Amino acid sequence: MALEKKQIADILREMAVLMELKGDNPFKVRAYENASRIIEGLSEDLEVLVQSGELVKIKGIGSGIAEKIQLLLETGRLPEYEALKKAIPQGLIEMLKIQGMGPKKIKAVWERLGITSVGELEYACRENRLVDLPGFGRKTQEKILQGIEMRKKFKARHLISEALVEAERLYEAVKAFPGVIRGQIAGSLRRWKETIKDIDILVSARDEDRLPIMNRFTSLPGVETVTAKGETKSSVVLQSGINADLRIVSDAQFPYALHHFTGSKAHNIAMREYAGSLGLKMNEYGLFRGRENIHCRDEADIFQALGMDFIPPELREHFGEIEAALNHQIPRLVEISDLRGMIHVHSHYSDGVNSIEDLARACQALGYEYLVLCDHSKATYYANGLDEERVAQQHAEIDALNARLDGFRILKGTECDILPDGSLDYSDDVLARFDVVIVSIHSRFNMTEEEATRRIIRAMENPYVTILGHPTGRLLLGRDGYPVDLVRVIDAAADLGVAIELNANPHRLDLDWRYCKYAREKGVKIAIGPDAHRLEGLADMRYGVGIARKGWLRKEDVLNTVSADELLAFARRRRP
DNA sequence: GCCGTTTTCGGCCCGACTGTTTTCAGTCG
Repeated sequence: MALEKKQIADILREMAVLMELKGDNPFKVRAYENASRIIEGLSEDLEVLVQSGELVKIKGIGSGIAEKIQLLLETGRLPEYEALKKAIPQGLIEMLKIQGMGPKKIKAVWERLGITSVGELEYACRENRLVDLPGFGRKTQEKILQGIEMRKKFKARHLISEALVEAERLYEAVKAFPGVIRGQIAGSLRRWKETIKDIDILVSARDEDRLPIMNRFTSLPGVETVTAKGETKSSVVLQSGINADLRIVSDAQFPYALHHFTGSKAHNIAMREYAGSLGLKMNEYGLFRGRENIHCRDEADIFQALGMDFIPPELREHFGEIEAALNHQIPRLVEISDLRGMIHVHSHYSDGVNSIEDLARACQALGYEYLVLCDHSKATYYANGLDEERVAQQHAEIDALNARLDGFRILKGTECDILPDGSLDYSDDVLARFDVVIVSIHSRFNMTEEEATRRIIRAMENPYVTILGHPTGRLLLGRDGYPVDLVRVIDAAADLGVAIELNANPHRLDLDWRYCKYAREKGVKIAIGPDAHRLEGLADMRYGVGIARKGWLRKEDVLNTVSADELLAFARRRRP
């Protein structure tokens, strides 16, 4: 069984970590990190790239790593990787996650004290054995102990939905502090990463206002502990367990700092490299030609000074955005106001809590023109899935509601189960009664990749299918999805004219943004849907739009930017 | 390990902060 792209990317990343711990050349480490990121974001089939010799032509992948990838693809094994794993104890990797423990310090405790796990490290700190190591001291030991405590107490990452709510609450408070000139939420939240490590807030202020602002920030309600406090940067841990940083710069520095603290790190490195090629130097304080700072009022000015289009924060992952910006090929990304229909909502007919009418009126109030109601099919008995009789009841209710509703339409949809063999939970004559058919997997997750892929493709071949729902079934920070060859699934969707859902529920965000660009290139329409089970769930559309933007999607790539009639025509196109 | 219209060798982003040091290494973002 050939290794998946994701597995190869994981191996390369793990090798980078192991080499770092071993003390290898840091630039070699970076080369592996880069390669891992590139492979992960690759839309083309790896085996095809290897066979055609195209792999080494990708910037960042040279002959060395290409050979290793080929070996992994052909044999599933890599001697260098196995040797590294043998040489470096697994516990050392865990230690990297402790604040203050980097590769050098880990190497020191390992080689000089024989420590190979976090547990041993904690014990050694309590026994006061770290203080005598060169480069260590009493404070370092204390800080490590604190870091271990923090890791026990808090999760390492958070869903974007949890972090964004906290960040917006904090930012609203900070913005109102006296002396704050302008500000923004930066970091991975501004880039709409699907999971977040900490909250970054940046504001500008005059020098004399900095300290009072920091004092107010560190004493805000919801702050559990203050972990650092200075004039330019303070860090706190919130009661929710999320870390939050506030940084203050002068107003003239704000644009450069905003770009810097928005990241990603890989994007920043690439930007600076490009600036360097123009003879310029870039940092969080300015864009310099020699000693002269090129004046920029906002981020857009910075990109312009480098001869680039503005790069929306969502795209700043070093996935081709710099080249696109230089060639003026940055797409106009989809916006939530482009959406006209709400697709994939559950009512109290299955496992939702609200009536169809309440859902419809809520959608209308949010500015949508139509709702595609998609309750579960009969196989999901635990979710009170609808049998044929209740489908008929529901359709009668929808007809009655549509007669009453003014300027709004409810379309008859279903989230029909894909059964283990790839057949569907309703017969074709029942499916024909629906306007829109989403098909999803909710059972038998432990399949091989080949089985899962075939199961999904077989389901999509049914001519009544409109949309493939949450294509991997993953729950972020919860469980991995079933293993699916998404490239094959997207290719099949393109051939068959089936759309793919971008499930906007913040626990799912599935299709992953890394595959959206490929789907777009293949001409596959993406349906952004909240998978809502209550009224509040309708607001999750913002996460779906954020991830769609991160996946380079434009208005014309998103299925529910069309009218209800156009959506009906889209669904009918495939039907006999 | 990767890269290259100056280069196939010698570079590889940049700065703040911390703590351990008497000038700097390590970590972090």
